[in-house]
Amino acid sequence: MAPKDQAQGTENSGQLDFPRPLATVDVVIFAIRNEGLHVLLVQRPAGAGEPFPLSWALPGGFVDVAKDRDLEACAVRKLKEKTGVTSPYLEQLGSWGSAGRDPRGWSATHAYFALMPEEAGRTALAPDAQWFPVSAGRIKPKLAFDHGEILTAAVERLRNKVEYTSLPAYLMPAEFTLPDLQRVYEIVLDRPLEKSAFRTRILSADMIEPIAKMRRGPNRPAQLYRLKKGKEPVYFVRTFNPPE
Amino acid sequence: MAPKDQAQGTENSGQLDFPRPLATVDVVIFAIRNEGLHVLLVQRPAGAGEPFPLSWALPGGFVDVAKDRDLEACAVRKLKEKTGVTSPYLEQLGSWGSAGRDPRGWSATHAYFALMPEEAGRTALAPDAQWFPVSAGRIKPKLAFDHGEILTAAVERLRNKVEYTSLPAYLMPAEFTLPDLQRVYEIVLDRPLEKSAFRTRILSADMIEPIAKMRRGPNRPAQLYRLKKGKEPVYFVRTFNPPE
DNA sequence: TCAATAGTGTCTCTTAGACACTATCAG
DNA sequence: CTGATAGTGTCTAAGAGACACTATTGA
Repeated sequence: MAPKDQAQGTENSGQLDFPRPLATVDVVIFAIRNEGLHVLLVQRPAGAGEPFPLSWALPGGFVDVAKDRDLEACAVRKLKEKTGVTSPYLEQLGSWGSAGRDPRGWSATHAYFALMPEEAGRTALAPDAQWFPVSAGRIKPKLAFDHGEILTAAVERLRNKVEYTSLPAYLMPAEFTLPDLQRVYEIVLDRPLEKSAFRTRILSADMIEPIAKMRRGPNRPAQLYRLKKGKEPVYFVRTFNPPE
Repeated sequence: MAPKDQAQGTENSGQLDFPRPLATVDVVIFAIRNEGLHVLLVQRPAGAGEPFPLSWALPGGFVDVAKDRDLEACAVRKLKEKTGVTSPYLEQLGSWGSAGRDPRGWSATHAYFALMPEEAGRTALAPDAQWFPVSAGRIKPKLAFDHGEILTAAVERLRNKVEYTSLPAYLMPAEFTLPDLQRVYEIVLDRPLEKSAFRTRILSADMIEPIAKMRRGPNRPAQLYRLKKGKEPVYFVRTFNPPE
């Protein structure tokens, strides 16, 4: 039986006994690990009837209408289950739904993407979870379902937004220097940025504040900063000018 | 019964007999009509068991797992049913899902937003559909479900993107002048733009081309343009500088 | 002629890019 | 001292804002 259109019904379209798609939530979790962008994946179980057994996939799962108040709560729950942390940054990425993406039937997933510092992803990682480096917007193993496509979209979104926002701040540890932050921008954008322009932009954005400590090393010490409390991301009115 | 997590299952998580949320698609359809931003709404039916009877709502309805190949196809179908046209521009806006947004149960909607020229929205409008002016990002009647919130998000997204993209081109008729286009930018942004900078930006974006015709009136004729074939939206590297 | 709108040119200001320069540490 | 990295200053180029100026029509 096909669903009635919500607004057509002269008949009783309050009837709800038609097939419903499966509803899932998946989270693309990013962190910087040894100078590279990484994403957290989980290995699919091997049980009978399981689609894509032992393939790597984005952390996620079915919406639980009893446990989850709303979609974001569901995403937070998945994140917490896999990493033990609630990410400092979580944004909706989009939804993917079609007849064929899951062999178990018509399904739609609500995808989120999360940013966290490396330190956060180390403590309580689930046993089936593992960090994978992202190179050229892709991952080495072929992912389950359409998760490769979702990951590509997430990387693209992240790259785009890094051009004109302060998102990389959420990938930083609690205390960091300006050169640290610039390195993270450069890792995500995969191109060098000009130091002077970078510093001017970041410092005039009023997003970080210096703390009374320096990072000392074999050379000139660097001022340490932390994120300001009001932690909404900052939007710049220009992008970093693209090369060529 | 609660759904098993996709990736936890040592037991058989291939079991699918747990409650599923309702899945719908809603479309926010924008057009410019007499110098103002308008959105297309449909009136909800009055039948027994219908939520929000006779309230105005975004056009949309349940995903039909038999008819709809994927979410976008479902959105295109809704759009066609209500306007008779397939919009020149359709973009996913996001998804809203929670236990309480629909009195019939846990539901999630996949929201899209569409842009079309005024002319398109005149021919085959559904009898229950009507254009409403958007003022200050809101609509006069209180909308059904959480559609007011979705509409607000759509207007905000549109305003943001108009600052740095060529999206308003999709609100224009087939032939238009540069002052026409500027007026549409100004309507959406709700502030005047500077003529000279506007023309420079649009003309250097290589998105429109002059045709061999002028718009004649009681004053100096204006060059008519049309959208170039390759109709992807253009992204500028700067926003129009915000006031103050 | 004038009113009205289309379209151009000229100046200033902001900010990115390039790049040289100074500053401060360990050894 | 040297090497290394942090941080600043100076010049140029691009594009926006402001605004004056010219251009082309109908009446």
